[in-house]
This record gives sequence, C-alpha cells and structure tokens, in this order.
Amino acid sequence: MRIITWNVNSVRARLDRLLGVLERHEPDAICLQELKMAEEEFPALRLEQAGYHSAIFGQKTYNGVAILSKAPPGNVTRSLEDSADDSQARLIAADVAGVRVISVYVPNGGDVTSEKWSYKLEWLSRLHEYLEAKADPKKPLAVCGDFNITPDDKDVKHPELWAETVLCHREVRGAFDRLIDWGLVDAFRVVHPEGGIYSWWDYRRLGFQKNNGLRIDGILVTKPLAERIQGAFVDRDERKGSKPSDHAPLILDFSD
DNA sequence: ATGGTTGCTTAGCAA
Repeated sequence: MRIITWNVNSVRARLDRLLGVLERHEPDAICLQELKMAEEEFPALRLEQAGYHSAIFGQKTYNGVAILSKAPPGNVTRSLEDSADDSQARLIAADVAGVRVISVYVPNGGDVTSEKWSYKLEWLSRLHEYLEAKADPKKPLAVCGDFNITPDDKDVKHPELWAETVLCHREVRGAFDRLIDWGLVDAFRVVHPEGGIYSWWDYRRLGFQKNNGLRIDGILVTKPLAERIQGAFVDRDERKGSKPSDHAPLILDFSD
C-alpha cells in the first residue's frame, strides 16, 4: 500500500501537477492540504476519471484538506469533532483499504508572539485529544499531513536560521512528541534516521534554489502499520519547474 | 536579513 501526503497550496493552481503525481506514483491514498477552495469547486469528476475517489473538507480561500483513494473511502469524518468554535477546515479522516487515514493541516502559527501561535498550540492539543477519543493505537492508522513542525534539527538544512521559529520551537516539538507518545511512529524517520531530507522550501528567500529546506510534512503511523513500512522518499523533482507548490510530495510504502 | 514569492482576491492576508 502506498500513501502520499502533499500540501498542494491550491488545488486550482496545481491540478495538472496533481494529476501527474497520481499517474507517476499511483498511490492507494493521497492526503492533500491547502486546497484553498470550497468543496463544490473541487474537481472531483476530473479526479474520478483519473481513477480516484475524493473525500473533501473544503473552505473558501484558506486551508482545506482531502483524501483521494483508489478504493472507496469509508466512514468519512470532518474536523476535530470537539466543542471548540473553529471554522478552519484542517482535518478529514476516512477508512481506506483497512487503514484509518487522516489528512491534517496543522496551523502554521505565524510568529511566536501572535494569536496564531496560541491557536497552533491549542490545535495540537486538540489533535491529541482527538486521537484519545477517536482512534486506537492498536489498529492500523496513518496521520498524514503538513504538521508545520520539524521533528528534529536534522530535519532542517540550516537550523540556526530557523531556531525559535514556529516550525522549530521546542513547544511544538514537544507537542509532536506527545502525539508520538500516544502511540505513533514517524514512518519517514524510520526509513531515514539520518535526516537531511526535506519536504518544504520557502518561496521567499529562494529557499529551494539554496536548498534551505525543512521537513515539516510527515506520516505518523500506529504500531501495526509501522511493522509494514517498506520504504519512504520525497519527490523532490515535483518542487522543480514551472509553478510548483512550496511543498514536495512525501511518499510511504507499506506491505499489504 | 523584518526581506523575499506565491495564491486568492482585488489591497491585504496568509504562508
């Protein structure tokens, strides 16, 4: 089973590239983030022609997440399903081929003095509560997405440039560790313990041209799925050429 | 280095 996570930074701007990724990698499931469109605008018909079902949690202009799958998705749920007053579309879950798949777009956090930063920390705490309430560490589960967190300095090309930022701050790394402690494994880390492989390069400061990269995308899996890990890579070529997303797809392979 | 670039929406926000 192949699962991909990719922050497309607008489905509208990236549809041709998305179709290319599906054709090139043939994932069983692909988790998308930053759709930047309402559900009714989502090109579900075009993707169906490419062989994929769509489970969509859209929002006009900002955010938005989806799960595309070859097999029909089951038990689709949207949002963190808690009591918070939250209009941002950042989580969708579905059963795909016996695996509970979740696509998450963790808040970026702006800067550490902003209200966005406290929203990020609260959202991560709510995600932890969501796992406690809705998921089971003993069953196959993959939490896939843009976590807007580098797990470690070895996931940052120039850690000194990013220290104390919202992507590297010890408080979000702590929140990430608490998700892991619930019963998850950073599947990409298992395959590449040495680090030095990145999934996001800032459009600003010509990040890609300088390989000023960070790995803020990931696939976190429960033990029964971790035992099936076969390989992992980032499709760095997808960040090249005309009109790329600022993220590259991160790809995990599991035995069936 | 308080800049830089991209997308959505149309001057400003978010990343």
